[in-house]
Amino acid sequence: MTTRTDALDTALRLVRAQTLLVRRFDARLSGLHGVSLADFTMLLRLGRASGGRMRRVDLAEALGLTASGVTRGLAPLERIGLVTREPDARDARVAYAALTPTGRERLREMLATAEETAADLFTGPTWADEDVALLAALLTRLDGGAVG
Amino acid sequence: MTTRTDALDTALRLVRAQTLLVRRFDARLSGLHGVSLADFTMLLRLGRASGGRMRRVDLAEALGLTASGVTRGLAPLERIGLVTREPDARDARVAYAALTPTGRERLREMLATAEETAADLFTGPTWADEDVALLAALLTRLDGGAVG
DNA sequence: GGCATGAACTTGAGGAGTCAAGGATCTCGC
DNA sequence: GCGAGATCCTTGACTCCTCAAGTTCATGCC
Repeated sequence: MTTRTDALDTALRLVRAQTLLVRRFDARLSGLHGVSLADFTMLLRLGRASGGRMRRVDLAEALGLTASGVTRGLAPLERIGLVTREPDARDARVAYAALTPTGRERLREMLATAEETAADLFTGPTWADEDVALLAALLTRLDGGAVG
Repeated sequence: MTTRTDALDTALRLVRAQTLLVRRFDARLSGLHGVSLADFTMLLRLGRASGGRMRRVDLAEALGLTASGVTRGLAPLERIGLVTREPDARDARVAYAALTPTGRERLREMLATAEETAADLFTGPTWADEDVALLAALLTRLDGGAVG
């Protein structure tokens, strides 16, 4: 017998879990690589995109951010040389964000840290492999079917 | 065959789901009651606490925030008269945050909106009641066993 | 009683992301 | 081929929350 109250509690639990999770990732990533989880996620999306580049609008959609959030988040990554700005030959409005060679390399190192952190999160007697997959599946229903 | 990559993807999905979820709650709550989800969550915790009051430190823990985050978040709620500050008779360091009668009343209205929003979130052909309960259970393992 | 340690809270500075507005540029219908 | 409307992106002003430092109070040890 699930009620509206349970739905609300589930939503609030999700918010709390995210807060804690972000803190853990931030601590590790900033300690070892000087980037935040948000930074890393941006780089990861670019790394997974074909050609290592994406339009800012698509990046925003993939990250669940605003276009303006992407502009602001990308700026420091451009400053430190992990990302560059590339124009589109056919449409002068769009500015691609592209990984630099350095960016790609640094991303590889960050990825190892991030995967380790994620693995730690789901470690323990209560977590089975299927549970992680199940959680992912449930969350996918909420986040509008973002690509992996 | 779950891998480190799946764990990371699950974590990132959680972050994205939260972003989207918070936006929905904020839109409804601020439209109808002029508060954010963060505001509402604070009030809700107070409302559920015995006596309608809590030490700021405990509130921080319950919300997954910093003590300083609680100070900052409570300030506007005090200004608009939903919460008051109460001293502790035995320990002059602690300042309770307590719901005012107005706060309690407004909370009741907000709760209806929030529950409705949460119910909408988990509505659709893909969501069964058990799924919501399952998600809640999985999240609880992540958020350090926060109380309901 | 006096002091070291630590807990509860606040505050200044700053990071991250939002919204609303504005500047280019593209596209489509005519 | 031109004007209307949409799309892509940036910017200013603001909110929310963090960290680090500081204040005030409590407690235990000698």
